[in-house]
Amino acid sequence: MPKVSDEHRAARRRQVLDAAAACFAREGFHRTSMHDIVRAARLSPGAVYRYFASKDDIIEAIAAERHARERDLIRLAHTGSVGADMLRKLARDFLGALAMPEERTRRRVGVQIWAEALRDPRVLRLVRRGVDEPLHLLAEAIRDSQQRGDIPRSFDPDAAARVMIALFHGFILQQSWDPRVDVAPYLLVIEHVIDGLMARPRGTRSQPRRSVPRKARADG
Amino acid sequence: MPKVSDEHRAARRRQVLDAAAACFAREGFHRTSMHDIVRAARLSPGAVYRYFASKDDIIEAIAAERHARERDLIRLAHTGSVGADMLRKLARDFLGALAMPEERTRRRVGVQIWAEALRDPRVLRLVRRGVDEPLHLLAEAIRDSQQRGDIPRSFDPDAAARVMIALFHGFILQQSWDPRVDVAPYLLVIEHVIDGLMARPRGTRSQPRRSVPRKARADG
Amino acid sequence: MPKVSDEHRAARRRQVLDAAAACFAREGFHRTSMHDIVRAARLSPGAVYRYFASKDDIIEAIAAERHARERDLIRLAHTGSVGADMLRKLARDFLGALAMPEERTRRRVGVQIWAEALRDPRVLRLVRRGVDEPLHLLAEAIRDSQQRGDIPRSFDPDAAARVMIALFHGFILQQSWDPRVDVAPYLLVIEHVIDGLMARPRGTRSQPRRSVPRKARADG
Amino acid sequence: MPKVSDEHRAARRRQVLDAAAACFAREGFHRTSMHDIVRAARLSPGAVYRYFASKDDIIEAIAAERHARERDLIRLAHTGSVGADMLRKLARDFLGALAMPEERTRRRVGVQIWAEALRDPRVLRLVRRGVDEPLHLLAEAIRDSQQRGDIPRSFDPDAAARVMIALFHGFILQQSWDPRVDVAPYLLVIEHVIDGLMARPRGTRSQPRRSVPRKARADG
DNA sequence: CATGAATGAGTGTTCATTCAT
DNA sequence: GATGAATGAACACTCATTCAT
Repeated sequence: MPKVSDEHRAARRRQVLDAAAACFAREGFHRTSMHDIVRAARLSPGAVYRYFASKDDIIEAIAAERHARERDLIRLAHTGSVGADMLRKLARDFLGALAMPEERTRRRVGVQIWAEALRDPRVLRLVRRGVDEPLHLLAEAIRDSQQRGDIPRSFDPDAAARVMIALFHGFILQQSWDPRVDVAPYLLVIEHVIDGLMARPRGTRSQPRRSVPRKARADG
Repeated sequence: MPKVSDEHRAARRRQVLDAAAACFAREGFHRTSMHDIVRAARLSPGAVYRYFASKDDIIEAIAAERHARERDLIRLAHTGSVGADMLRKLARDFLGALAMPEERTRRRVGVQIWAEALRDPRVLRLVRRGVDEPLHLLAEAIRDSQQRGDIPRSFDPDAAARVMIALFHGFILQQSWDPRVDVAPYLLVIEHVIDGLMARPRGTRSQPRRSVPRKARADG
Repeated sequence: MPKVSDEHRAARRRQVLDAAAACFAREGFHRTSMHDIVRAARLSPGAVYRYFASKDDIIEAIAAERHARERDLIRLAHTGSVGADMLRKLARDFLGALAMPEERTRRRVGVQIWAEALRDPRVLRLVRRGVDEPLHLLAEAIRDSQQRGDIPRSFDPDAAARVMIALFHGFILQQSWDPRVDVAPYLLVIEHVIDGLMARPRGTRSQPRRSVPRKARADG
Repeated sequence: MPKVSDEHRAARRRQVLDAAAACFAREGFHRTSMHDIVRAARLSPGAVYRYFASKDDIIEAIAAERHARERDLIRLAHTGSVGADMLRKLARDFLGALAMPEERTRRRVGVQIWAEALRDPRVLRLVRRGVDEPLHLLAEAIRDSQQRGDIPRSFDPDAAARVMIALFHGFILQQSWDPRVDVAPYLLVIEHVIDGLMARPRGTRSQPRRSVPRKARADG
């Protein structure tokens, strides 16, 4: 019978987390009361506290989920290609996924998490990991290309990786403030940036640039 | 007498805003109580309410001040140069200023403002203006270069401007989570990005790249 | 089948009462939650409510048990002797039993019951009976002695009986606050008190005083 | 202006403590809600928290006040006489004061404090001091008498002092459960007890016994 | 019989704001 | 102008009790 119980538990947690995320996206963590969450989840206060020890726990769980999701997205995106290709694929898949209209709530919650990281050390740790893991991945890719001589060694691979991450975060910010902001042209510029960074100084590209895939282009 | 009164008023507002910013940087807007601000400003609650109608007013005033400051920084930075040069100068001056160690509080408050914009329309308006004004400025510069034939027309000037802004915001985020993150190498990569974007496809650059100026390199 | 069921019922009630007493001794009635009791009894909430209608019922049952136990102790102690001897035996047996180290929990719960009596009429009734029954017993013994001329008639037998009971209760209080307080010397003084009260004014005693028995002296 | 403020502060604390004591006497500490106290004190919740940091603080303040009061009573009572006289005077004054009908609330709160001492270490410390200080005082008086040869050395002065304290506490308990219990006869028996303990073994008294004073005899 | 998830009124406490002084 | 005591609704959280399974 543990299976039923576990499933139940997972379902209830989901119910609470979804309700909480909807509230948090609208009002932020600290203007959302537990009562708001309880109402949105169609539960009683006591029921919520059966699954989460505190409001901070809910916040942290949401931050952890976001972190896990991003890691999965990145892992999925970066397999099967290397060098500039990988960077391009990552940008396309990652931003493409996050820019889907139905991700609006998640983007907004993400921005709240970024702010919350400045005061909750547990959230900060998650956010930092969410930066550091892709950072290493990207830096490694860039370092590889540098060692292969494909790209100039005149810049720090870590800094270049930070630039890539800033491009993701900065876009999420802008889109959170105005959902009409479009990914497609933004991704196109990112491809130029990647080309500019990763191409041989001379400009001899090893492969042709590709445009943004249909799907990412279509969404709002 | 109005002059004295105005000076007094301005001084008191400053006192409150500085105290509030210090608190907000530490705990965020909604975990900071008016009492915290009152204590930090060494005033009485009544005194604070003589100069600000509400807590939200203080938040908004801080957001407005940040917006004004950024606009001034940008205006200062972009005068006297054009095209890629202007972009480089802007990046250097703007990020250089924001990355100064003594700006730590402002950076942290800035991130809080970005989150607050998602729930307070007045803050959102300020944040949007803080994006839109530089956006137009940058887009115009890029459009000019495109028309002059210096750079390819294959990407949207607005999107390219968004990329520049994302590079600023994204860096502020990263540095707010870890103040040890260094601007200098980051700026170097940004110059590469600008070069990559703004250079003729062939790679014929109109001017030599310059490295980051001493000052910006020095700070943490 | 009723027998098995009754045994079962009794065993379950015992399980709950023991768990509850342990909790109550630590945290008092109102800082102990039903969940605490349920956990300590290794039962489910529903199971507990099958045997007790409410938390107050558990408290009352514990008070009733204590009352019954004391009555038994007193009955046991007072048989077989009369007058001052009976008083001495009662003091020795009763305090000796309550001062055993393993009675610590019961003493602490007893003090809680005394406080609870002030707000729960059902507990008050039990506590009053716990005073009145020994009171009558003691008063009768004293009255007898007075009528036999063994002791002076200058004091109220009821009041003297109250004094005896106060000596018991007061000691339990002191020992509940500091379990290191020793019964043996205390009992010795009580014997002096009894001697002083019950002796003929002249001091001609009908029987020799005895000291405290080994057992009572030994315990902590 | 500190004087006005201090007076105000003291008055408000008094207001809260009196209201709280009335509630606590009726319902005990943990069945009294802050709302009850707030209502009884005719204040708002916020106002109460200006003067007490927590409910536990109020409980502790009440316990501390009781302790201070008892100490004063004892100090007042024991001056000006020695030996058995002092003991008699103490019993008369102390119990006489506590048994006044208007002390009903205080007695009931006192019993609650005794129970609370078992779970709140700060209250326990106060209660222990409330026992230990008179204990030493009484023990010293008894030791003196023993050394002067007035009374037998066959019992422990500390234990005898505990007996005296138990006589006080035990009476307070009984009167808290039934306010009709009368002090006068009880005090008379206590005088006998003191005589019995403190008199020379032979019965040669140094002074005539006196009965209870009019005042103490009068109250219910 | 037993379980334990669920309830929802109630808890102690906070805090933006007001206003008599 | 300035003070800080006062307000009271709202907050996060608890817990005695119930009841579908």
